[in-house]
Amino acid sequence: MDTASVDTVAHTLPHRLYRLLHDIYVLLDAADRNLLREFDLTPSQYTLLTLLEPGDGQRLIALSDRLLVARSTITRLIDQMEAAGLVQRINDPQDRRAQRVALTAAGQTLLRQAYAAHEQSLAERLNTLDEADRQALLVLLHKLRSGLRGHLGIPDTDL
Amino acid sequence: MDTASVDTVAHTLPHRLYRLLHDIYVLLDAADRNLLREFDLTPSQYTLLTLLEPGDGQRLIALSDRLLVARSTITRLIDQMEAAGLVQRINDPQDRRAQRVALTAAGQTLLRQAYAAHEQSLAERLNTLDEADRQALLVLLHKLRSGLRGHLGIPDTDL
DNA sequence: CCGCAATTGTTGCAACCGCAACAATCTGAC
DNA sequence: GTCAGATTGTTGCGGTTGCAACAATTGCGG
Repeated sequence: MDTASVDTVAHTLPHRLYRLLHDIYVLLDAADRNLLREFDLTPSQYTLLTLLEPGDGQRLIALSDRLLVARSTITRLIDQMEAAGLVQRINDPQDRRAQRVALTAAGQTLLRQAYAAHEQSLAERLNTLDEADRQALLVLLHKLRSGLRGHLGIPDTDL
Repeated sequence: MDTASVDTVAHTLPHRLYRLLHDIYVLLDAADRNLLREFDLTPSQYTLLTLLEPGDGQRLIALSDRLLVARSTITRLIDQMEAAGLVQRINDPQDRRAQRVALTAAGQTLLRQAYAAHEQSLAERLNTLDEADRQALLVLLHKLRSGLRGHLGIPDTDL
């Protein structure tokens, strides 16, 4: 059954890995978008939320560095979520240019709910992999991310 | 060194896999965007190109199904690339609603060049993984993609 | 045949995002 | 202390994409 069709273009191993990673991202994202709609969150907003905490907050620039998106994108995402009451901006006492973003109580609540739903959905979607597979995949992906970050000169935080 | 900081939120294995896949996609995409700019291609256009061939072409809807993007997105991508002379639309003789998209000679040439450059860059970026790692990753990702497609009721083509 | 639902592709619209320009503030060299 | 350059965040702009509405065509049930 593996010999069903012969590609006219024989793809190399790196390209096949690339395409798989691409496809998987798209598949995950499509399902997430659906799931998160129930919580009035886009995947971007959700990803951002999972990086925030109630305490004294994080700088916008730290978030844009972490997610590799433009600073303006973070500004607008925070604008939306602040308007929705999920996060709050706090002026940084040490640096009057900077602002710190923290979860509000409502933000914590919503994140907890969305996270739980996402977690359950994710566990289901990953159920084609058994525990050993998941562990092995975790190790390999971790190695890959570190390498990719190295190539771009990005510090390899574990978060 | 692994005990550097303790997360206030302990993430589960599925979520850590999810975040890794997300990060890796973003890292790959950022570098690709840079690389492909040299060929006047966006990552979307490049991905679409790699699915096309010179022959009698593919239906637009097959492409949108394959990439999980809206039909309108394919329409516009093809518009651009047709204007650039990389692809051509061919009326389907069997179905007057449908159109088929095929690579032009110029499209083939550009794709070959971009593919070679992408391939080399990719091989470099993946060099933190040795051959055994890459093979193992290929198998795991393949399994994962099949599973994800199954969950969404999408036929699991190997392309 | 007829007609109605489904399919294929396009267009308008709104949301999203990266890039460049900008204002406010900080840092460091002198 | 002061000034030039770097840093932080915001805004305007253009390009991209998903969604809904639409026209043209097909195909199926009667």
